[in-house]
Amino acid sequence: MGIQNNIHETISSLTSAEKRAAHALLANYPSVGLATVAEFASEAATSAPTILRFVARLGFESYPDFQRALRSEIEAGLLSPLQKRHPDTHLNEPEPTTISQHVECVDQNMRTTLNAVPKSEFESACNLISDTKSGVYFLGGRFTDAIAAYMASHLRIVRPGIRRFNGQVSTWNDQILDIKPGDVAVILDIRRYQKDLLDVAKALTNRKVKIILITDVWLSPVSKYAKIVLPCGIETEHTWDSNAALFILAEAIIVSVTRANWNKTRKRLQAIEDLHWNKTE
Amino acid sequence: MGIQNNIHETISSLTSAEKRAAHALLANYPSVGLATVAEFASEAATSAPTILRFVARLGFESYPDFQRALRSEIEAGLLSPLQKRHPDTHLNEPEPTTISQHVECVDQNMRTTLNAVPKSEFESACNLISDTKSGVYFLGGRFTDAIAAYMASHLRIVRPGIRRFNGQVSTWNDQILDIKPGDVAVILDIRRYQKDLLDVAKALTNRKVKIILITDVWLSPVSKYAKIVLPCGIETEHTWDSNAALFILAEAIIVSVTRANWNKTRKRLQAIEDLHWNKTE
DNA sequence: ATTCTTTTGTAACATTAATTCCGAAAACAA
DNA sequence: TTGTTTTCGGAATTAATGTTACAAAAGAAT
Repeated sequence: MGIQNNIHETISSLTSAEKRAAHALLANYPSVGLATVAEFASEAATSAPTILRFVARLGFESYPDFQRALRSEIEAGLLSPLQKRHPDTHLNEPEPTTISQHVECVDQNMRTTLNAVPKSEFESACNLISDTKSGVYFLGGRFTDAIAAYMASHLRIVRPGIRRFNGQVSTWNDQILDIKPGDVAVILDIRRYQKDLLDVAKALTNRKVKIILITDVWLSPVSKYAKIVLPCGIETEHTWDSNAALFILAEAIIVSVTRANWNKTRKRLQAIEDLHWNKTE
Repeated sequence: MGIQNNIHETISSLTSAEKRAAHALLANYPSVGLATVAEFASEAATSAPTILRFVARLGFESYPDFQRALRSEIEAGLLSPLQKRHPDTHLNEPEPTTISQHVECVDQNMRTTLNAVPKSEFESACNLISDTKSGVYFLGGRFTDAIAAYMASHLRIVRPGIRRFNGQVSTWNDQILDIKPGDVAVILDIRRYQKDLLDVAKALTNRKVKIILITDVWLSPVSKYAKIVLPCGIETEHTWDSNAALFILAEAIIVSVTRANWNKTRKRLQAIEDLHWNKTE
């Protein structure tokens, strides 16, 4: 498959003007193909109809159809297969193991996340969580709830007013009643989005609660109600999505909020440490 | 420059519908931007005019103008800076942020972990957890307990006999009584090692329970009782240690165990999915 | 609650682009 | 050269897209 291959196979049966079109496209693939027919034509030093005939020969119904195909190639990352594999792992790859494969996968997702989360959004989120005047509530989905717990367990030390939605889904609505307008809710929801989370988000919005949503790049429907959306890469090659990027983002938030509340935190840290942790010896 | 940067700088001043547009574009950059306004709008769950306003905010004269800019980025090969490898992104480093710093830090720890965990140990651990003849119990420390919960929530779907130590520390000893000799316990413990975990480990060993320990590279004292030890990198430059590597290792275990039990899993997956997740609409 | 401001989508509009038609030019054969 | 076939591009047609104006809805402020 792949449009480029398609061109290579077809090119011999093309007329000379059409060949020019083919070469123009291959020359700087795929950008000219994403322009208008007229621009493509002028790039190939030919006329619009020739471009259309060319595209038809490749087997596309129409020019927009052809462009759609190009775009989906870009999405699929088929583009630049040279950059696809790391340039620096030349030879002596130490044979991929489950762990190393997963590490590479997480690496990808981390960087996707880095791209998808605007700095300003991240900072706004941290500011909201840092503000000790409002309470902060944590809630996650089936799998992401563990990450909510992780965040809460740290931030509890950093500042007061940290709460979690816990227990049965059916009790969530009761718990909402404790939340005051102006408070902050951090919701985690990745695909196979959970309807109950959406319902809670709606209810929270009605109570004027500011929602920070941590989700995947396709955005949970909760984003509709969220004041801040932090999208993460989660894709893998197998059954389970990876929540590692969410976890890492969560840690980054913890770091940032800790910095913001540092003066208050250090005392608490000391106190809680002495109190709670029992030394090994 | 670069349009993505442009978006990151502008996004904070956008209205919520416009933000959705921004996120939709960042989500799979740049392909949606190359589609028609209408398609872009539907992807961002908004209307065409919002897209146009969004594009205008980015400083483009018109939508075609905006698309031209995207195309010239593709030509310039600026595309996929996300897939770029870190060591060689010398030029145009986009200034380190809290997130990017943390990502680099986690990257380090991941690779440390990769070196520290012997392939054979990892596989043995997975084999133990895969064996449905014995129950598997999960227990973590103050912060790592969330990871224990994360593992359990997945593995519960993969196989029966998954349990967690839950609730108060004081009740743990009671819970040990339920565990049969030959069962498996996965314990997570990183520095500021917890004495109570050590106590549990000792008790478990007395009951002939096989312990899999996930810890840091300095090894929790629980390692004395553990059959298998999986050490992870956790170091950071600030207050908190990072548990990301543990999380990733946990995910790798989940993947591996899922593969081993795949035939049994797929049915359970389907069943539970239908039952538990309530569809969005 | 009421007003004002801001945001957002609907619908009409204007513009641009894709497509088709057809004749001219080129290529080839006799 | 002449007739025939194929290729190609100009120009009109049609379809689609981008754009704008305006009104409804949402939200903030009083």
